[in-house]
Amino acid sequence: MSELSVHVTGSERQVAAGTTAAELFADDRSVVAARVGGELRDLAHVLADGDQVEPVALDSADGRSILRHSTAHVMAQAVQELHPDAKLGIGPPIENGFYYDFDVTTPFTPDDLAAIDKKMQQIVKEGQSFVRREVADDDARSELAAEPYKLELIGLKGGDAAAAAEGADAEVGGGQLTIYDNLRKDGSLAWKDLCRGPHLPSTRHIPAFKLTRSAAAYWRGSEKNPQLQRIYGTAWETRDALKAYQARLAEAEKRDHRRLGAELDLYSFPDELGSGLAVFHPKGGIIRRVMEDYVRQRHEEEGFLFVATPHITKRALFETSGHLPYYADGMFPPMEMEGAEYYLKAMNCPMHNLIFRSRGRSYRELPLRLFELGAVYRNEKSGVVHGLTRVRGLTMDDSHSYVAADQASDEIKHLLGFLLGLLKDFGLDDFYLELSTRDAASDKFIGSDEEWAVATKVLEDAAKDTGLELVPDPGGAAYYGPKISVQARDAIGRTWQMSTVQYDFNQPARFELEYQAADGTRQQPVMIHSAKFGSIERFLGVLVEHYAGAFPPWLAPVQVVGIPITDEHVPYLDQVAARLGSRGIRVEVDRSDDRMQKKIRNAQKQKVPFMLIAGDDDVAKDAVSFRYRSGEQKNGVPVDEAVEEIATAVADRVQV
RNA sequence: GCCGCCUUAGCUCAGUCGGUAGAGCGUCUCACUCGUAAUGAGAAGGUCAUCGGUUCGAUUCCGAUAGGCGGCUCCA
Repeated sequence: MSELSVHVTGSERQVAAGTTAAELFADDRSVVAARVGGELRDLAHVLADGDQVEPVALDSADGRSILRHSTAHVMAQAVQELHPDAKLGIGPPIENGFYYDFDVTTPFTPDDLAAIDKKMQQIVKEGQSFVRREVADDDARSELAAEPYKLELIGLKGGDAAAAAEGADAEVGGGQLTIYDNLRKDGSLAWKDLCRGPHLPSTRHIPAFKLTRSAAAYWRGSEKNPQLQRIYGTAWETRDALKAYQARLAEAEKRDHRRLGAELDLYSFPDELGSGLAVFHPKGGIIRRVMEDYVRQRHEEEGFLFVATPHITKRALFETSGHLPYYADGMFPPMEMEGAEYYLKAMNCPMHNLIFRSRGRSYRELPLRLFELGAVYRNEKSGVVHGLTRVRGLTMDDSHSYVAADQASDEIKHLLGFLLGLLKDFGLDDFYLELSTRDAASDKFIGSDEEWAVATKVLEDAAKDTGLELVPDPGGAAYYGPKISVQARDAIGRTWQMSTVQYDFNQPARFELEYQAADGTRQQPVMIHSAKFGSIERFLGVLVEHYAGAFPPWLAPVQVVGIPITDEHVPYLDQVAARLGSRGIRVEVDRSDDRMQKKIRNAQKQKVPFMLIAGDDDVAKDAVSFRYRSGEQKNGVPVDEAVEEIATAVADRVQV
């Protein structure tokens, strides 16, 4: 038998011809697939001379992805056994799990999911093997004649399958079609699916999975297409990993800013106001005010001029700006008055343009930076409104820098530095940038190819300058120009779009903005839109989740609670509170008739950063006893020192 | 906007196979004065989301509407 040589994770090995990856890694049970020449392959893959081979362990990113994909197949098999009429959509792995879409006459109920889950357990136990088989297109068509959606995918093959449907790539890939057969122990066919693979060797290699929910999803992601029923599930390399994932979900639920907003008495969403309209209670109002004070001060330091504009305007303004043709659907419908139509503003920029245009401008004034905390209203579709992160009434910390074209690059770099520093002050320090560009094929963007190219290049260079990861977002631009958005990761790894910087050459033209240049000519400025928080509401919501409600002292609505051991110590704590108050500290003394243990519990539940406890011992020494949120305590601290410690923590914006 | 699910006291939730309701927390009152996460007793509090239908009778069954939740689509 001839030998061939393969490179296994760098080192060379001689193996017999016909050796499979499975045989190569037979002594390591954690290996479920192989990467051969950079491509993921089944373990059954037969190696060729000179192959570079690496093992893929179940608990690696690739391994989990394969596990989830295989689990999706098991689910689809279970669904078709229980619901023979179900037609298959697509079933790719996703972050933390997988889904599979089905065309069924009636949506799945929770009972259906339980039954499917049970059937899946049987299939896993049965140990069906996944076997890859190459098929010609025509053969695939006849084999899958009963699966109209699969036939459609075959038709897309070679075209732009990946763009045609998220996940469709997993089914058909680029060239050779393959079908995976699920074979029972006796070799009989249990099920099959058009699939690119790779898969686990057998269903027995699925250690832990759980179906999580069902929901409708549009076929190939377009609302013009029929809705299929999607079942989501999760799968993990061990039962413990599954449990850890479920614990993470529970943790995320505890941090939900909608729940914490009620528990901490920060804000609410009264039905009377309408969907997506929040009211801020006194404690939420304090956080808002601190944020607003901060952002105003920072803009002042950065040379912004403060302006104010009304909430409504006649229709003509948004016709001039170009918003109406593109975004009328996203705006509240107009109100009629005195024969004119008035719109609630959905953005501030057109009004700032009017300020720029209110008199002649000189190049000496540039960059001219206008700033406003502007309330805007957007007609978000009913199904997308979500807590504070997607609302219909919001406040933007909106600024517009009017610059000469050759100043744009510096201004954008400056803005990026400014806003990253701002985010860091709020404790967000894990970011990446997204560069949203236009889709040249779409008619949703205005301006020439050349203008877009220039604007995109300026933004891209500035973004690269930050050294942060830059992710492309084709087609995500505003109609008037490309944008950079900052995506921040919160404490539990979720990402949120926060700040944006947009380059706009269109509105200056539409508003006929101009300034007189040094040579006496009239020139058109470029405007740079930027929002640092984005929306105060969303930013606040994200902060609540990031900190799980335990704000750093400078943001905490109540920074200190004084807790007397008995009622007699209240006057003493009142004095301590007065001293803190004179330093600008937000302090309350708990004079309720609860026992002190209960007061500690209450302050703890309200996530107050500092508890100052005082009894006879403390009074005697002109001291207080600290209790921190961690439960840590520090007794007999002289009042002067305590005041200093608290004031310093607030001033330094540290978390405690 | 689309699909599914949900809506009982301020909050979290029981419950009624159709005969108009209950707990814990919170609130209020009284007693207790206590050293690091829940003192005890008592009281108040609900047209069971809204509107309509079926029924002798609807919080319960049916329909519509509103709001919420989970996805999808969208997000200037």
